[in-house]
Amino acid sequence: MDKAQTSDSVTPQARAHADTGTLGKAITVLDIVASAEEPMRFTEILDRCDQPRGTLHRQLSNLVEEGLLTLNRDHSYSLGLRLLKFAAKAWAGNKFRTIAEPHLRTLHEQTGETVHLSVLRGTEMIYLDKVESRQAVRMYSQIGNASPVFCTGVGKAAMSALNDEALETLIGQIAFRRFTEHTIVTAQDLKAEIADIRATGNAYDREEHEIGIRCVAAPVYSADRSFVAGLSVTGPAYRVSMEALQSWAGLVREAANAIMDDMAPRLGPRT
Amino acid sequence: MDKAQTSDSVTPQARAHADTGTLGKAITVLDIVASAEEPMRFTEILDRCDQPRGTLHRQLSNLVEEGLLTLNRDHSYSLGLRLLKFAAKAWAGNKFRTIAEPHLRTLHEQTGETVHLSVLRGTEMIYLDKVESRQAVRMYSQIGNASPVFCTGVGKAAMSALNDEALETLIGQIAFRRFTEHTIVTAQDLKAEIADIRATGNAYDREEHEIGIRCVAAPVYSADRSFVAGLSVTGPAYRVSMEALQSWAGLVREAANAIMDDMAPRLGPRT
DNA sequence: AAATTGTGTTCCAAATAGTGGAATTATTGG
DNA sequence: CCAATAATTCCACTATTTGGAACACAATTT
Repeated sequence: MDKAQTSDSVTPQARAHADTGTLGKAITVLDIVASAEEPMRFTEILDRCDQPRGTLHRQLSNLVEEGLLTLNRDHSYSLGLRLLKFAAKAWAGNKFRTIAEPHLRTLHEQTGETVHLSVLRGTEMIYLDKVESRQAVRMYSQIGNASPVFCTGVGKAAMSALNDEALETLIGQIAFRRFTEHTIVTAQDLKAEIADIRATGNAYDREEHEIGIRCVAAPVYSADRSFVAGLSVTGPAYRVSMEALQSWAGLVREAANAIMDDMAPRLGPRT
Repeated sequence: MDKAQTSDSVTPQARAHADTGTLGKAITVLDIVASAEEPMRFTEILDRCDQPRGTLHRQLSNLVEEGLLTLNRDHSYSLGLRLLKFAAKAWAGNKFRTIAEPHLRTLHEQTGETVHLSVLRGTEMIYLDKVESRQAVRMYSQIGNASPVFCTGVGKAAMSALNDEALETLIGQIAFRRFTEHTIVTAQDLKAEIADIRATGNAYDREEHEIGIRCVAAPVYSADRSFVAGLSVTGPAYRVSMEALQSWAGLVREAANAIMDDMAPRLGPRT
């Protein structure tokens, strides 16, 4: 069941991590709890991390004490509310998001469809912001959510901004998985696709992640590619044809470029 | 803008914390960075935590490595995006919020005004959820934000659910601060107010936190008070009179009770 | 251009905090 | 109620963190 959300594309080789010592171990534990859909009990966690009982118990206690985890009355552990507070600050204080926001609005006004901003982290794209006319339901439930790089418009756009070496490494880490009949599931196809995106400056999601959902995207990145993100316009297939998306491609690129220009003093000039 | 959020009531006294060892120190550093509005530079952080240069440097490096902090190109540190991912999971997986959600909707339909759900953490109330008709702007910018216990409806409602000892302790930790001319700024007045709330089951915010904003609230809590929250209906003073709020008081209490009943199997029966 | 100051980064012996096996105490369920 | 399982505590051992001081690097100033 935990598989479904894949999120992690779970550390292929358990924590290739550089040495982050005690903190790293604690965060690994946090991650284990985060990766489950339901609250986990002590032994479940114990099974998934190779640490002795005593050690794990102390780590959990510390995490609970710090508010990063919550110990429920049935002895199960869930993520703690302190994380919400940290995240709210991280989001509100994020300069990239702040700078990008007005451009998202403009793009939304121009197209009338939902605009997304996501940033690359590992093999995932993290939703940073979203503008849509009708927020039918719980929009904020999206912020912070992760989706795979290889089958989203923002993800493919982001990859197109990487240099060959970084791209190669990233693709090597991807755990491909078929979401729909259109999902790209081989490294080879993905590379071909990215070559196209580099040539045109736009990535498309042709119902690759979810049937009925399409998007056009463009990359947003810093000069040294230490920061790579994607901007997209998304819509339901019944309302948004591929032609419509193509007609917006230029607008998306322009918005992405405008964001990069605004960011220049902070991230260094584009290209 | 994000004005009102003010969050802080910044750590009144540096860490009374029980011993959480290395993790605790790392989180303290995170907290320092989180408490600043702008990204902080190394020496700024150094000034605010009593740790030697070398130690702090390693801690920061570890936090960056783990994605909990971001090191900007100008050597300033901001909160990392990994926090967003954790928080999204924490929010989505939060059983209390999930259970409460339908009741918030009901309450919103009954009153037509904004409904808030916040949970007590230390001397702050953390926004967990919100339902409003017109989400004029950036509603999710609120989720996770913290506001003071002593001058919000949800905060006072939550306090009314604490036993005398816990209440006394909490009040002792509050750093009172005047937000408006109506803000309660003494422990004595606050205690009197809470006695009223206990008697009636409802707390009111009479423009105590922000001029022009009023609310009615009721407490939501577990039997052992290990979990204490507040539910409120909030509206602008020009549209919502105190009489209107009073007429909703019963509805708010009912909704709060309904949430507690739904939670019973998980948190233990109410009272 | 050389010197100065203010930052950020690295090193390593000493001290401290984390480790992990085994014993103890709760919880669950038959 | 007792057996079985899960959670928690304990403590001698050791790996990790510590923190002072030395090293780099920029941006100023002389």
